[in-house]
Amino acid sequence: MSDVAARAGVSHQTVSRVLNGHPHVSATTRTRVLAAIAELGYRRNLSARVLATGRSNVVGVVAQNTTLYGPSSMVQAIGEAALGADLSLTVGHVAGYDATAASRRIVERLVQQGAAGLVFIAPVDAAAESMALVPSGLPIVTVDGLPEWEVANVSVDQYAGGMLATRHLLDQGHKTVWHVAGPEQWHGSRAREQGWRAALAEAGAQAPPMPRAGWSAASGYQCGRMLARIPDCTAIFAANDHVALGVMRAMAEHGKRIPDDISLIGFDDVPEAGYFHPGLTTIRQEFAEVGRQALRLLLEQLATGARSAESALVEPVLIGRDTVAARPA
Amino acid sequence: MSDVAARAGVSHQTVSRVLNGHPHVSATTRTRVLAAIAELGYRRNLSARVLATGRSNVVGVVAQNTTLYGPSSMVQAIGEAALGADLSLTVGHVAGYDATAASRRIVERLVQQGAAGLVFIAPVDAAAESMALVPSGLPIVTVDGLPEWEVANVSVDQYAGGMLATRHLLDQGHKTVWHVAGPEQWHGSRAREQGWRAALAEAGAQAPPMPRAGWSAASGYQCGRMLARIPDCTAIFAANDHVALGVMRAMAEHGKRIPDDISLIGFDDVPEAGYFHPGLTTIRQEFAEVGRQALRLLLEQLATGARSAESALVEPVLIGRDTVAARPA
DNA sequence: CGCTCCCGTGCTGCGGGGCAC
DNA sequence: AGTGCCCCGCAGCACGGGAGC
Repeated sequence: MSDVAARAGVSHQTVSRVLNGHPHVSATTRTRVLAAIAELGYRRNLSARVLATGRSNVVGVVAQNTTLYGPSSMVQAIGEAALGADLSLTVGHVAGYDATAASRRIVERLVQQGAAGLVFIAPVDAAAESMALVPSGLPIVTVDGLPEWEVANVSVDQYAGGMLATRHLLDQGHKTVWHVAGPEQWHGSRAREQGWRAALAEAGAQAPPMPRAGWSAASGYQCGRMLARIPDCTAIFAANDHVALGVMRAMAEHGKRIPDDISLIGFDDVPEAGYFHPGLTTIRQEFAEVGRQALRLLLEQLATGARSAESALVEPVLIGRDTVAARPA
Repeated sequence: MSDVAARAGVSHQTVSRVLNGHPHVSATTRTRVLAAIAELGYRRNLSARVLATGRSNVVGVVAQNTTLYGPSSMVQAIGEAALGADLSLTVGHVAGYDATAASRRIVERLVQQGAAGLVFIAPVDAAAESMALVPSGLPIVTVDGLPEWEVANVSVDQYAGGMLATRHLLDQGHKTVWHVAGPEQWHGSRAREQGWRAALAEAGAQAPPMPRAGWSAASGYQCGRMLARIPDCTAIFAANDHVALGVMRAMAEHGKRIPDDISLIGFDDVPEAGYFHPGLTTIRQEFAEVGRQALRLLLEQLATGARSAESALVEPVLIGRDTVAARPA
């Protein structure tokens, strides 16, 4: 910066003023300074800037498993929203929240970097430990977190989604609905399961045994191979779309037709879900909306300077396609 | 830091030495300092540290469209490799390299942050413009970049993949192979197309007209609806697995059976590809290996302090499943 | 003489390197 | 060998001062 100042024949302070768009700088000196900056290819040092101001305009995002469609979509959405608010995003990818050392380092790093606030994509219990590392003054927003954490949180209403799916199947005349659940550690899995149970209870239907899958098609396939052998099973609510795909595959191998013999409903509405064979009826999660809301809650905290525990729920939407039909006679 | 020093009854340099694992510090003072740090919950300020040392140990990654499986897997892999090398990652997500202002800002930000090196996930032409913003001293590695950029680059050998797929289909007796290409701006699409053409030429087969899809199942479906109406078309090489899914859907709707009437091969080997109906034969890209190689090339440059133009190619692998069969009589 | 506008002089934040003790 | 001292890196803030009306 002093180089620029020397070249423009001014003090480094004037350069600083120009860079910050300070009003009281004459047009001539401003152009002179800008010229010098251009000639020297000068760039401000962000570290020094953060050090001097104490403000970073950086939002840290802690996410795990960003190869999954849901998390990656949300990170993307948060990024776009941040851009609009003139904030930068640095994303720390943790391999898994359980890998304590690694995720600890990532959070530490974001905090030390002077992030103005953090967004945790925190769909599993273990995320709470990482959050504990954050100094209490720093705003936090969780996505898919738990209410008992008492921090601002955004999530799709998974419970409502579970009910929506289950009711839709019951409405078609199915006596009950089987549920292939997601991993137990995921809050979303548990909420969907509860929604499923609630809808069954409200209809006076028995809850059948519940197999548990991962989020993968492979695990859905394994569960499907069991369900295909159970004659009573005519309606299935799968943990997500890829699990549903695995189930579809298992059914096909067992000669069970969808939707004629088995009705099936997924969760997420991944872009390719409509092109499964047949097109998958599913519960859509508006990940982009979740990202936007998360940033909104963070901005509010940045404005007030205090943590809040406000939470936002995004409504899931039923997307009807071709995997649900009336119960076979 | 001075607080810690005061509490431990030493100077702030001694604290610094302890934090940096400097050898010449007595065990007693070390424990005293560590105790003071723990009591005060002290954390070093990264900005100040970077400012003082000039080294950041941060690798910047510039990626677009991280909701796609390929890019997100590579970012993940780079992250894991970086963790092993004691480097941190900050990922800048650009919405698209064409959105000049936005991607420009992201690169600027990473540079100003003092990133030690940058990895560009640069599968499209427009990425070159972003790269031009990087000061010439900074090491760069591209993933899926172009050789003419003359920077270190890693990619899966897409050309070989295109040949692999095409030859595999020709080996089954198909007269020729149709190709549903990916977006024109993507280097990978072009290389796969060239591999396809080369394999056809080598077999003396005519190259049929080439429809172009995006990367989505929806666009694959549109192309598939055309191909399904062409009696000569018995073998299709799709731009990627999701495009292949769309093609499968279109074929099913037209009463064309896979693989009996149409043989199909995809690209990527997304985790669910084996659970399509039928299981998709495809060309696997080892994204994790690409990520590791990318970091290796970056580390080499960091060690030598100079940019290199070394490039690495990762071999694609044919994964045989159930969508390829001999040409119908 | 007061004001506004413009610009420069310290000094600060936080941590690290070289040297002296 | 173990510690402390001074100064440095880069940008910003609170001054303070000179020019002009």
